[in-house]
Formats: sequence, structure tokens, C-alpha cells
Amino acid sequence: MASRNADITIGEASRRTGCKIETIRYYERAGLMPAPPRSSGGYRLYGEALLKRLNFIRRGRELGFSLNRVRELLALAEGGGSNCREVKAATLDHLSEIESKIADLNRMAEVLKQKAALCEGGNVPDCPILETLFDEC
Amino acid sequence: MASRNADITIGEASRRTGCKIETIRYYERAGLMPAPPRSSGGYRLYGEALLKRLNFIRRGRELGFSLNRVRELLALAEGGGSNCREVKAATLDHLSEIESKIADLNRMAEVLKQKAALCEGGNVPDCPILETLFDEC
DNA sequence: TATCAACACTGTAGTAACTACAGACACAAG
DNA sequence: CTTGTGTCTGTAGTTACTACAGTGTTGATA
Repeated sequence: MASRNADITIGEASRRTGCKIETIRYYERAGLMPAPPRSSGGYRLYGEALLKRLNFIRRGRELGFSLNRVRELLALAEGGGSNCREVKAATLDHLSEIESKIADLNRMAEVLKQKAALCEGGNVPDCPILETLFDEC
Repeated sequence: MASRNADITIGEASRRTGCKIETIRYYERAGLMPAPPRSSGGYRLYGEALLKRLNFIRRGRELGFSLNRVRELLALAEGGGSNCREVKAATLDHLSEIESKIADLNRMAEVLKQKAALCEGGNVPDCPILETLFDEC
């Protein structure tokens, strides 16, 4: 049960989790991953539990959680009393951040579309886009 | 025509443009703003042209242009042959970056909503959100 | 057994776009 | 002349990595 478990080098861990090697080492430095056991030659060796943890981090990041947020979630997952209420709160918090970012970007996109429409894109000087950047209220 | 023009200190420029003082100095270091003239005591003094330029940068940033992009736009605006076609291209480029960011965020928001819905948020251990982070695919 | 490629190690520095000091100097009002 | 506010420089910190350089390890082959 422990034999093939502990023979995973960092490169293999990288392939299996989709985290780059340097990112994995970075997570260790940053305290998101514990220092793993090492081979006699000093190579890091990852077991299943650590791979799971790496995947957790990667999935959290893919969902846009900050590393700090991921850290919190890991703490919640670890502290046996993993408290669903807190996790849900963090998730909803994050969701509302994302939604306000979406709203911001939509606003930007609108303005950019308007500006682009002003401009027929010829070889003309006096571009209306630049003018509005310079002069608008 | 030049009297009240050149008496604007960095604090006043900050108030008028909405850029923080340290950000203005940063733009100078970063080559987006030229080194302005100085008072006898070494204070930076901004004229109308520089204020306009600062506003340009700020508006560009508000629209999500990167500083490099703003730099390009400024160059286009300055090179007398300010070429509407290039400006429009940069704008549309940027617009499509923003739109793909919006799509990403919408995807994230969807998943987060689903996850949050799984979870009734009680004082329970074994939170389904954490479980999917750990175990999914 | 020697050797070789492929891998991993540490430590440092760079990225974007600021922000935040510390310690020193400038300027205006009382 | 002092006091208070403003500004100066230079450096370091932020987030989440990424990219080296220079050295050591591993495992397979000749």
C-alpha cells in the first residue's frame, strides 16, 4: 500500500496534476504544500495524499480562488470540523467578486465597442478613439 | 498663457487626475510620463499637457488597457501620423481579450453556483464543495 | 564500470502595476 | 523661527508565478 505510492518525482507529479514543476516548488515555499519526503539523492517524492492536495490547489485556482483563499479552504478541509457553512460563505464571497468583475468587464467592453464604432479605421490622422481618451470629461 | 500653467505640484496633479502621487511617479519611472520640470526646490511641476497625458493614461487603464498598450496608444497619438487603423486594431484586440476573460469568468461563476447549491451550509463536516475540489475527475 | 541524457536541486531575479514605507528636504503661515 | 504639510529619493513588498544558472542525481546503455 505504500510501495508505488511514494515513488512519484516532481516531474511525474507535474504531469499528473497539470501543475508546472516550478509552481509545485513555489507552493511548497509559499506554505500551501508541506515539504515532501526526499529520495537519498534529495529528490522530492510525492505520495497520493500530496497529489490530491496539489489537484485541490489547481482546481481552486482554476475557479479563480486566490492562493490565500485556497489556503483557507485547505485549512477548513483539514481541521476535522470542516465546516460547510464557512466553505459556502467563502464560495459565495468569491462568486460575488467574480460577478462584479464580470460587470466591470462588460462595462469596459461596451465602451470599447462604442469607441471602435466611431472609427472607420482608415489611414486617417485624428483618430476619434484617441480623441476621446484625451478629451473626455 | 504659461503662468498658472506650470504651477501644478504633484499633489494637485493627483487631485485633478485621480492618479495617486506614487502612481504618477511610477509612470515617470516606467517611461509613460516624461520627467517634468522642477521648482527651485526640486518639486515636480506639471503643465496642462502633462495633465492631459496623465488623464489619457488613467482612462486607458480604466478601460483595462495594459500599460504597454497605453504606451502604444500614446506613441500613436504622438507620432503625427496617428493612424486610426492601428488604434482601432489595438482596441478590437483588447476588446476580444476582455470578452474572453468575461467568458472565463462566466464559466467559473457557473461552477461556483452549482457547487454552492450542493451545499446546504449547515454546521456539517464533509462539505460537498471541498469534496468536489478534492475528488472531481 | 563508465558514460550519457534526462531529470532534479538551490537560489536568485524577473514579470505587471502599483503601493508603502523611511529618512531627508521644501515651503507657507503664524 | 517653528510647525505642519507637502514632496523628494530609494528601496522593498505585493500576487502568483516563471526563468534562468550552475550543480548534482538517476537509470539505461555500451
